[in-house]
Amino acid sequence: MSENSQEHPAVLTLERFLPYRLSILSNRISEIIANTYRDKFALSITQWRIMAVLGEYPGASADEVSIKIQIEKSIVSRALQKLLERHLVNREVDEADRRRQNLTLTKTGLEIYQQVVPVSYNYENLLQECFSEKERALFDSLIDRLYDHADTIELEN
Amino acid sequence: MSENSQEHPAVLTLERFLPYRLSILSNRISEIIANTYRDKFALSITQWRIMAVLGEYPGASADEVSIKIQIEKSIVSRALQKLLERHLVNREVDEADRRRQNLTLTKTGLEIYQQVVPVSYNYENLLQECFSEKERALFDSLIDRLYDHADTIELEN
DNA sequence: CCAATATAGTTGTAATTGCAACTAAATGCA
DNA sequence: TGCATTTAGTTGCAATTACAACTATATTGG
Repeated sequence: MSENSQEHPAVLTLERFLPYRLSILSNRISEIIANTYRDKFALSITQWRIMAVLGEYPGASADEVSIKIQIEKSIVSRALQKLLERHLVNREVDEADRRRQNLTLTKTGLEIYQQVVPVSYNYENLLQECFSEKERALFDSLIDRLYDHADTIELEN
Repeated sequence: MSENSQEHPAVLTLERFLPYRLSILSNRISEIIANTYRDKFALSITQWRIMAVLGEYPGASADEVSIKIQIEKSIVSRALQKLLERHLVNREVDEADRRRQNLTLTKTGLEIYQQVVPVSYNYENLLQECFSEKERALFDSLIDRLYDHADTIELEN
């Protein structure tokens, strides 16, 4: 019996390594749609995600948006500045808590939002063409499970 | 029958949108292991990926590494500078093609590599604990399929 | 052979990011 | 009350990134 009964070889096959594969996949998928957002609507992914949250949750605060899309609040703050400059988003101080500013899409913002939404769904559908209905649901649930599980992991190698 | 028989509502549910979900998942998974690489080995993800390629393919060029890990060659160039400074990587001009520089891990680089590899595999195993054997294989193949399919998509909404 | 083109790699620079420090308002509690 | 702590949001700054321009070498086609 080998002294060295390690489970894995001493070489890492990057292209079979799950974190790497997910990263590459996600980058590719984001890049395609980011180009469309940029070219057609002059929006960055971050800007679009902010708008998407406001489409779902009108009146959200910058902090709530930041937590929702898991992007640093300073980055959200600066992306927001550009959306405000373009008058796609409106903000007003919450009178009940004057630290807080409630954000909503403006009329123009909402118009753009309503143009982007079908483009996004269309892209998602195109992507999922390579899956059957069952596979879509399965992939979805595996992603959810992995996501929740990753939260519980503490590395102390 | 409704006039408005659109497939999708005019609202995008971000947290159910596949590209977004993959992005969030990948970020979370990368972040956990990036912290370990940083804390224990003072390596960025990019630096580690370069080393991982050199562990698999000793003698690769910067360009080959860049293509392999899908990171801009200028970024690879600068990450490489730091690895060279730390003497984790060695490079020498290819005499057959003097534009090209062959990269290898140094003795120290290889030592670090051999420490990182089991940490990485351990993390991957921990991650996949939430899946059965079958699910792992399935998830893997769905990722592959989606990845290949995404390549063929051209958006012109 | 040589001019045009292509390839490997580096560098300049502007934009973006990440982190911490900061301001202002709100809350908790002695 | 009033002082310490928390929370929302912005800003300063160093590090990182993206893109293009650049150098040096190699290849190609007349």
